Amino acid sequence: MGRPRGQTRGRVVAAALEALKTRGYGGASTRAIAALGGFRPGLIFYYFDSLDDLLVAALAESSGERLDRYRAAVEEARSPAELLGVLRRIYEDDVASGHIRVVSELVAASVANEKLRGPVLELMHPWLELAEDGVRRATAGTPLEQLVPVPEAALAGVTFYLGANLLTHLQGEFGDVTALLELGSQLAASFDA
Amino acid sequence: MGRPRGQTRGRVVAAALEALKTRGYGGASTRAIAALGGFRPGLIFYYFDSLDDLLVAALAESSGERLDRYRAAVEEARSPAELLGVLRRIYEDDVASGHIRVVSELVAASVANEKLRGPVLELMHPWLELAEDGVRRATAGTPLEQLVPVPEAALAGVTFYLGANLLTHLQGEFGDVTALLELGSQLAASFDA
Amino acid sequence: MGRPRGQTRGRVVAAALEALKTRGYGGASTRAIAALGGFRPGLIFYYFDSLDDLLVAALAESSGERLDRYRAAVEEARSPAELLGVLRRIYEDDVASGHIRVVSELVAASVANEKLRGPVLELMHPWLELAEDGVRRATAGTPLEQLVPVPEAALAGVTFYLGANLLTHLQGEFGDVTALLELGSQLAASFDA
Amino acid sequence: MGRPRGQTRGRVVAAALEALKTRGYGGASTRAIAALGGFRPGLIFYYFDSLDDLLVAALAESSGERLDRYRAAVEEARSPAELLGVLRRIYEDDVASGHIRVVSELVAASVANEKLRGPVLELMHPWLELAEDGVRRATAGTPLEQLVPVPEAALAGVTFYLGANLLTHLQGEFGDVTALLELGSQLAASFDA
DNA sequence: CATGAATGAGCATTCATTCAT
DNA sequence: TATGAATGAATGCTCATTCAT
Repeated sequence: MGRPRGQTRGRVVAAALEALKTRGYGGASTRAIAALGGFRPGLIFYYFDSLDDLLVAALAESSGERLDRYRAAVEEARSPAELLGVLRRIYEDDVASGHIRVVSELVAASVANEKLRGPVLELMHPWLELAEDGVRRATAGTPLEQLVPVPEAALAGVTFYLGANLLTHLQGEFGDVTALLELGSQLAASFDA
Repeated sequence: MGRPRGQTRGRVVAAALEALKTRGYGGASTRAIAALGGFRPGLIFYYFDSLDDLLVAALAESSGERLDRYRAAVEEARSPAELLGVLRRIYEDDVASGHIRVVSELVAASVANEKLRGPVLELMHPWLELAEDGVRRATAGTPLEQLVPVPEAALAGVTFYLGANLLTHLQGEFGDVTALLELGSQLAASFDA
Repeated sequence: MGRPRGQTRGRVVAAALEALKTRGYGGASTRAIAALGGFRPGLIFYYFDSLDDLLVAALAESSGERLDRYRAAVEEARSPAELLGVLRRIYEDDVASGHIRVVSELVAASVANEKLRGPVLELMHPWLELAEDGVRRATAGTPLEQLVPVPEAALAGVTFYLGANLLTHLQGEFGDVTALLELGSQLAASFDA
Repeated sequence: MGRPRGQTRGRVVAAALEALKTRGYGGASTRAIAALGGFRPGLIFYYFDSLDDLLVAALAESSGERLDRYRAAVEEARSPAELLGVLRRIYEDDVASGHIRVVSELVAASVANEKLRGPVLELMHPWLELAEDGVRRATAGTPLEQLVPVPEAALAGVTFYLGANLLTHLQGEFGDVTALLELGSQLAASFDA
């Protein structure tokens, strides 16, 4: 309808992201997304071959934007304590923005949905690399450099982050993941000394 | 029809467990469960008010049985290294038996499905207690006793375990969670000394 | 709802047959069939795995019933002229009952729809056998017995019948297939003499 | 944009023909045609009022071109045997070029689709005339001239041809239509003598 | 002349659930 | 206790068509 080129595609992705955040993977149906975005379900298939394709595109966008933002922060971490501090801020950001749910939902969904598995896995790659970079910087020049193998430590961090994502939604009495990260940060600081 | 009381209910729960293990939450439909168990979908609603109720019951059974089995192992852990070793064996067991998928799937599903949230949360409680017990025993009489607060350490363990559950299904290049736990165990042992 | 066993399945097949007759393959949608039969579309999938399965079942029923009826007639044909007469009566019957459209539609549809191809082909088999039987009887003890190879003549008959089926629906100025068969019958009679 | 007049329309028709040949009537959707032709679906509606209009135009083109080509051949047939030989070559040509499918598909589709009926019927007219011409020439000056009424014989030929078109796609064990025509040709030759 | 965007109606299929028997 | 039948709502997706540009 004469709307600027490519802008509508963005509206579709945005609506999908919104649906993922507020209704989860199971609730991100074509009709729900369309209702949120103010267009008809058919439009989704004008831009994407399948609903899953759109959902992955939404995760990719969310992921890419955050990755850029967080990389700068990670590059400044000079000790394990600082790195854990960064991780805590990332986590808080993700909770506040709702992006954490997008990740949780799609990672969880890709367990059951084979078609999602590949793309979701691929989107996790840069995060693992960022984690490795963070570990490398944080341990550089410290005795930990010899003790802790970088890839494993990074994987441990990502694993923990994924678990935290899930717990965040269940919450209840399971206290605060933030508190956990804060504690870790303090512990690390005391080890430094 | 003269079948011993409660035996059929057990068959239904067993079929649901099997469906969760092999097809995930999304694939555990009434039809799928009924087909696996050799009965008609309607039977499910004779014993349970809803499909989710049955699924939670299946998780409960799986959870309870494993809890009993693992408690004995945890009670023998006398150091962080030993505790991590126990955690590794638990993890390996759960992967082999498929129970890990049941947990992953239902925890993930309960993110989106509010009705699942309460019951699933409740089923995690005893695990957290077990984790706390483990931490308490493993740090008793060591300098860690002062440094590490029990509830937080236990929560960290459970969080990590949940993340590991998810990663297990995505795997791909994301290495081996087992190797991660093994490494942790070795690190802890070197700290002991 | 307590309706006698198997009766409802029959209602579904009957509705599908009716839809095929009055709306053709393209119009025999689940909704159209359900509306004709007075049930909900979902019921179709209680009895059949797919819509095509139902449609093939409908053709099979229609085909089987007519086959039985026509076999007796064919067995009495003692000359080519009589055989063509039988063919004419079969054709008239099929046009009147609407079965001719069911055949045309599904044969035509199976050109484009691979899944239909196998089953439809299989349903044509007994017809070819019936045709061969007819040719054998009609030429037995006549000079034609040496001239006309049975399988080819039978195939020619079936081929012609399929073409006639199509033309019947287009009709228009293309005269009457019945007249054609009548003419053939007379020609054959004059050859006899 | 400076493209010669009418050339694009030709591209659209050609793409439709291609779609009919390779995907059949059911697969000749606007999207499929547009993809084959390298243009957007909307373009179809610049040149044609509806998809069916385009499809009929494609059949008309295919039909007209072949009609011209075949007329010369028919005019040389001087006996029933020769006429059947010509029919066999026509059939082989149509199978090889894929035109046979275009005819089959649209004739079959016009059974269900009323809007197609008229135009498709009209396109069959010249073929019937050609058939009548062939019969007239082939029987001229032979005893058959008295026995066989031209219009009926021509209609029989067209009817058989349509049936053969359908069978060609189902094939399977249903032998070779070509062999059938060959046999007819030989039989006719023996009658000549 | 041709496009990109958008629609609205339709499609087959799956689902949890109900209920008379 | 267990079944077979049936429902109603939802699902992802495809379609021909329209139209401003």
